[in-house]
Amino acid sequence: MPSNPLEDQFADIMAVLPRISRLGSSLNRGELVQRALESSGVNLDRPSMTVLMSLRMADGPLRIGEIARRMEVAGPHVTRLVHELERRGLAKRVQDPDDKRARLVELTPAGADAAAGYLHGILGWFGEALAGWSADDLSTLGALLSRLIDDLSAHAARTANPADGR
Amino acid sequence: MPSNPLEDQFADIMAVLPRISRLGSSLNRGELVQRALESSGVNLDRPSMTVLMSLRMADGPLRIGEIARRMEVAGPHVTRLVHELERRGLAKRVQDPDDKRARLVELTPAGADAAAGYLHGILGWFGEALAGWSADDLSTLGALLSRLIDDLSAHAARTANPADGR
DNA sequence: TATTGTTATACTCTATAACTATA
DNA sequence: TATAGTTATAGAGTATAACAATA
Repeated sequence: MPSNPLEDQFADIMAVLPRISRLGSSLNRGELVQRALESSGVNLDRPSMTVLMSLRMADGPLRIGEIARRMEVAGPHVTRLVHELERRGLAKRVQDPDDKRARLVELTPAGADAAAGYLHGILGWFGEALAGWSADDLSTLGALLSRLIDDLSAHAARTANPADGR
Repeated sequence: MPSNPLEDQFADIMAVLPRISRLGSSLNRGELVQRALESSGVNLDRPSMTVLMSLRMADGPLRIGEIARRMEVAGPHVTRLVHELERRGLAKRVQDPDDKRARLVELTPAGADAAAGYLHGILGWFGEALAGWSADDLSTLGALLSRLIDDLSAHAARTANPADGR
């Protein structure tokens, strides 16, 4: 009795989808991140730490707009986060020599320390959780996830509403 | 020059982690869900649709607390969502015959239609996006994700702060 | 005329505390 | 004494609109 042909046809997708959604939620607002924040030694909220990590992962200073693009949030949000980070001595803004409208944001030594502590907390926890994984399985998962993200992004671009500027 | 031994050691994890986090965010607040919500035919916000989907995926009516557990949110949040769904004729609450404190929530026909429309939108979009995937690759990804989630949950339980009731 | 960033404001989603009714 | 749900309140996180400065 195939009462739900759509679900039958996409059973594999139906199985994967809620898992990713739930895993993403857990990673974004779970207790793990809370503890990693504490192990950073500074009392930062999550989005502020995400700014620090964006800078940590980048090759050099980033513009406000570039941070917003990498975090996938709106610009004004980053403006306020960076101001607060600057007030606390974790980041600093300098003029972009090539464009006087823009500012470049970079980590201070204290900011780099906080990012390192956070990263240490996250990676240590994951290293323990995934101690039983082979390098092969990890890289297979990484490759499939990358492909998934690429395909979803590409399809999102194809089906984007042209009325949006995005 | 191994300036970041921690990152070197967990390079695989470092590669997977931000991807999942970003993918989760995209799935939870992205444009895709917005369009799927529109294709449901009702004008619902995301968490309300998540309640409908929880009921759709369940075998039968669910208690408020069970919906909250599946959504991984606090109880009062679900109370309000369900009240609004009931007001709009998409769900209804009935007394649990076994426990007069509890209420069972179930979909109305209109609610089932809305959930079906939403699911159709989501699955159709994903089916197109992942048209190039073999069944093998999809099931491998599903299996690795399941294992990942299980291992993360287990380690979270081991490292949970005993002061929390959770 | 378009783009970078800022300021001010408003919205979405979720949590916590205090309470009621039943177990 | 503990549990299911409710009501009221508060918080985190993000978006949108309007603007200034520079390109």
